[in-house]
Amino acid sequence: MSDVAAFADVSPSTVSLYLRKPEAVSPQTGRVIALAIAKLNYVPNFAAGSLAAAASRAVGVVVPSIKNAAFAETVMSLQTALGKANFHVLLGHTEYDEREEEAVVRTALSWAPAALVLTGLGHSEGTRKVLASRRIPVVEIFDISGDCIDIAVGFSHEKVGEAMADHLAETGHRRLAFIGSRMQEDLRAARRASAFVARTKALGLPPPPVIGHPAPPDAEIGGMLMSRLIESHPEVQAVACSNDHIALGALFCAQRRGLRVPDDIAIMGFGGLAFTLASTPPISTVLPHGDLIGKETARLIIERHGGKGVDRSTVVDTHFQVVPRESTAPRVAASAITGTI
Amino acid sequence: MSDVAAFADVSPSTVSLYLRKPEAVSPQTGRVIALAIAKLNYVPNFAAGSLAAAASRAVGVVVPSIKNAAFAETVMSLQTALGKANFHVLLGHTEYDEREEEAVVRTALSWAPAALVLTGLGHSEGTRKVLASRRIPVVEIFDISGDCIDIAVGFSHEKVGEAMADHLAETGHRRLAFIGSRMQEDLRAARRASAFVARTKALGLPPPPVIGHPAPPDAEIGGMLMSRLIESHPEVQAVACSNDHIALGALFCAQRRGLRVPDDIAIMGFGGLAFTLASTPPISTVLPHGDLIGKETARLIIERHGGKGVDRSTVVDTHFQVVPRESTAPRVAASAITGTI
DNA sequence: GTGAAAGCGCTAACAC
DNA sequence: GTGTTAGCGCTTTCAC
Repeated sequence: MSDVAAFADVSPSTVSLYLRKPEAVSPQTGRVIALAIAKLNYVPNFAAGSLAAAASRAVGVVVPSIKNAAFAETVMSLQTALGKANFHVLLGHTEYDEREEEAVVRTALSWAPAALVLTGLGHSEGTRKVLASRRIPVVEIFDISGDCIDIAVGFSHEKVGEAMADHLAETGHRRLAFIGSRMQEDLRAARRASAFVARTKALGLPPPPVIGHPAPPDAEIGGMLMSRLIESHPEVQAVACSNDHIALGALFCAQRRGLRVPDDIAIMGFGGLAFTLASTPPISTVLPHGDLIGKETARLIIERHGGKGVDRSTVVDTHFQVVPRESTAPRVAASAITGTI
Repeated sequence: MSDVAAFADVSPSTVSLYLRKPEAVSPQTGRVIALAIAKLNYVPNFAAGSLAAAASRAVGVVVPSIKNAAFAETVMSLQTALGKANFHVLLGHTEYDEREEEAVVRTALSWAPAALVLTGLGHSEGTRKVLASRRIPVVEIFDISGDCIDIAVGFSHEKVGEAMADHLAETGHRRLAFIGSRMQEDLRAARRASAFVARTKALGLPPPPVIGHPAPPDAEIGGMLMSRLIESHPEVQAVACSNDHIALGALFCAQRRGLRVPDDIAIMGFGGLAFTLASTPPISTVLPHGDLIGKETARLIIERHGGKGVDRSTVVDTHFQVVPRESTAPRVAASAITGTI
């Protein structure tokens, strides 16, 4: 940087100022400095900057798994938006383990990050304590039902579960069920399931069976869960799935068994993945707006960084959208055909 | 750190030494320091460390898109392995744009990273130049056919294309085709397609049509491409797809049109995604071993960092695996039925 | 095996 | 609008 300053015949602090607030330097000085930077192929040293400023432009982003398409989408849109404001993403994953999360958070804090993005509202005591002792912005994403540390951006998984039950009931299904995987660790999926069960009962429908599996969600597990469901509860008319991969596997399983979807059994997913639109039949799903979560998170971090008044306990509800498709097409009521219920 | 030193009644440099090489400090001193660290809840400052050492433990990882499951898997396994050696992942994505990659690389270099991981062997002149002026390890992943900057870990996309043609030919298909998306940007997909065409011709089969689309690959695009293929080339017996999502869409499209897979048309994907095993019928695919790429990359970075002799121009072939499934089940030769060709 | 001292490249007051 | 100054918290020689 002093090389640049010497070349441009200004002081190092002017170069530093130009780099951080170009508008605070006179246009012509700015031009000379820009030229010197290009000429010397200057690459700044963020470590030195972070040390001097006691804060970096790194943002720690901690998700359970980036193999999960929803998180991948959010991380990507978050990164795009943060990148435009010259923030950088330091990535960590936890596999739904709070102890792992704590370790990742401690590591991230060592970089004196400008902000920390965590997934969900559940964290270990150690994580909370170490976060409380700093005053860096913390954004908790993908959940808003509960107490947040600082800022929360996401939606209510309870409402998703309820909306799924409502949708299946509205389309004329009475015997509902929920299948899902890894619900011991993925507590948000578990809460969607619980809310689904509660709402189904509240609607006066028979209590829906819930079948789970400990493995990470994929179409194979979905097929297995569907098989078990059909065998143990042949009366079921509609299945809500913990996510779209499970739903896809359920659809294939139904096909393999010669069951028509939705006539014999309706299927609904969660996640809004692209294949739900392309499948035969297209699968009804719930869009969580992962990209919006990323964008809003970036916006709040940038605003907070700019000193703008983003209050603590700010909660942004990004909502979700039920997307009805053919896999849950309205059922002709049995009474309409046979005259009985 | 000086607080820790004071508490442990040693000098700061001893604490520093303990943190970097615990074995270089006497066991009892080490124990006292460890106690002080725990007592004071000491969090190191990586910025200061990076500045003083003129190198950080951050590893810049640059992929086209983490929404792509193959890259997500690689980033995740890379991160897991690097994390165990106390390296941290600084993530960037390029959307297959070399100019974007150059910007991301420059940013990453500002962190004085311990290593840089780039995707593929194609980079802009600017990227090459700025990398050449440093001597940090550079690992190029997901491709090994071409000249690498430093270290390459991946597989040959040409061989994948050839293996796909071979597999379809061996299973008795004569009229082949290739469908794929975003092949203008995703040059590795384009090379799989080219090699597929070349090998098909070399096998004495009719030149296969190639149909592409500029959008990112997903099942919907796959269905569209399949539709266009069936309409323009009704004689086609087997389709190779640029990836599994395209193949899934193609399968659904075939179902919708009442075509039996594989009897009327065989389908083969690339990527080894979980749903290929669960679909009806299961889809033949090619496993790229993304997790292995991540692991090997981490291993090489750690070895190079430890001063072990990982030579420049080291190339690790992680290979790939053709997984034959029902969607390309052997075709009963027409001659066996009708006695003619 | 441990400590003293110098300085990494930058930022942020403050003075001009 | 620009320059001067004093560190930021660590690592790294080099003595001891």
